[in-house]
Amino acid sequence: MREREIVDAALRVFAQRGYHAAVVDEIADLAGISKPMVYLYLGSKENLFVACVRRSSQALVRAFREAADSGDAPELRLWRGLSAFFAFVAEDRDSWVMLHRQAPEQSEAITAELAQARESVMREVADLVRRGIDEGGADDRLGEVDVDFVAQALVGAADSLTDWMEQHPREAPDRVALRLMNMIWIGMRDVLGGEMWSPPE
Amino acid sequence: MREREIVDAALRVFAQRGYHAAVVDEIADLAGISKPMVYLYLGSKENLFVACVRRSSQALVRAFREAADSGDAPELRLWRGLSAFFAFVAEDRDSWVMLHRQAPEQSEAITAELAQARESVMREVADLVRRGIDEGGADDRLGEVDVDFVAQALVGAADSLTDWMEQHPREAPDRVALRLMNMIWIGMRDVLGGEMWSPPE
DNA sequence: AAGTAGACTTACTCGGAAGTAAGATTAATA
DNA sequence: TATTAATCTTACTTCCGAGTAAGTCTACTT
Repeated sequence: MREREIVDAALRVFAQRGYHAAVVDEIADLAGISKPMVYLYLGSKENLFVACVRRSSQALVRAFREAADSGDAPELRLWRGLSAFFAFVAEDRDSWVMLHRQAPEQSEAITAELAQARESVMREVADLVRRGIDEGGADDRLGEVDVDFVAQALVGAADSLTDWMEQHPREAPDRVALRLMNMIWIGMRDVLGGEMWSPPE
Repeated sequence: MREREIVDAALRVFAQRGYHAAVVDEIADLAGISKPMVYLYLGSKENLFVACVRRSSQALVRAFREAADSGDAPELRLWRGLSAFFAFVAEDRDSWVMLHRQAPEQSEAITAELAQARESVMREVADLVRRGIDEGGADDRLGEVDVDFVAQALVGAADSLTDWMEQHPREAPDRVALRLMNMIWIGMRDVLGGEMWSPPE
């Protein structure tokens, strides 16, 4: 299907050059057609970009969700989800760049699409964190605010670790996820257990 | 000083609109002068942008470093550094947007400047993490690779938590830093102590 | 008063890229 | 072989914004 081919090409060019530096002619060339065809199928550059973001975002969320979707313990599901995330980034770097390394400066539509992509991932993670806490049998010490905090930190850490992964290509995605789990989950569990760090007076 | 005023104005406009959408005329207007003056003082739009990034970056690194610079225990220094970081972001949001929310798609010079800014912060953090580990008296279980990993995750988490902070304006910067310390530091300490999470076989 | 230097502005040029009008090519029918 | 419809391209137009040439204003010197 033509539209798919165009989006494929656009994804590569956008990821490499960024929205502004990307030139529609180049996308058309890469797709093996001429510029007006791009406009015929996708309408505008902005719309083309949104189509790319949407596809990449759905692919990522789907990968995470499928990996994390089982009847097992939340922490195991979270680990699987994170592994899938790192695997996705390693394999389809263009999609990741698309979602991560784009200035949210752009138009309304683009900003909204990117925000929604992040929101989707965040919801998945927050959900698992919440279940993990509930299951831990803790006395509800942590509320929704704390769940959001942990989820936000976790997602941010994962984002950033994609850079680390690039510098350590020998490390398999699920090993990276394991490292992260050890950093976050144990700390969270112990905090739930009442352990705390605080600055000395 | 004229140059300073121009950079002030540019920072606001760049932060609000992003590099491409920012128009030099608007910057000039905001600075209360005309466009050619901007070019007289700063040479080019790109150079102007770099000047903004550099200033913001230096301010941030300085804030972190000064806060973290004491003879105390590494974890305390880290906490202070993180507190300063969150305070900086809360107070000078434009600078933060400048450093964080810009597409690295731009020109060589801009990309380099942004990378260097991040690199500076990362070095500071990694340094404290390393000291913290050494001091923990652990049997060198963790090498340089792990230090980098922790630093990368920590910086990423902090980056991302700036969003969380925006949604919870009542939470003071040092409280946010404390939350983060509890998530990360305790986990790290326990992992050093041999505790580990691993997926069941 | 006349000259001159520095600070500043108006009013352009010029290039680059999004978007499009009009025509060409191909393939399928009759 | 002529017709027509779908697909695609060439060759524009148009606009926007970075960068600049040339001139103006102010203040100070002589």
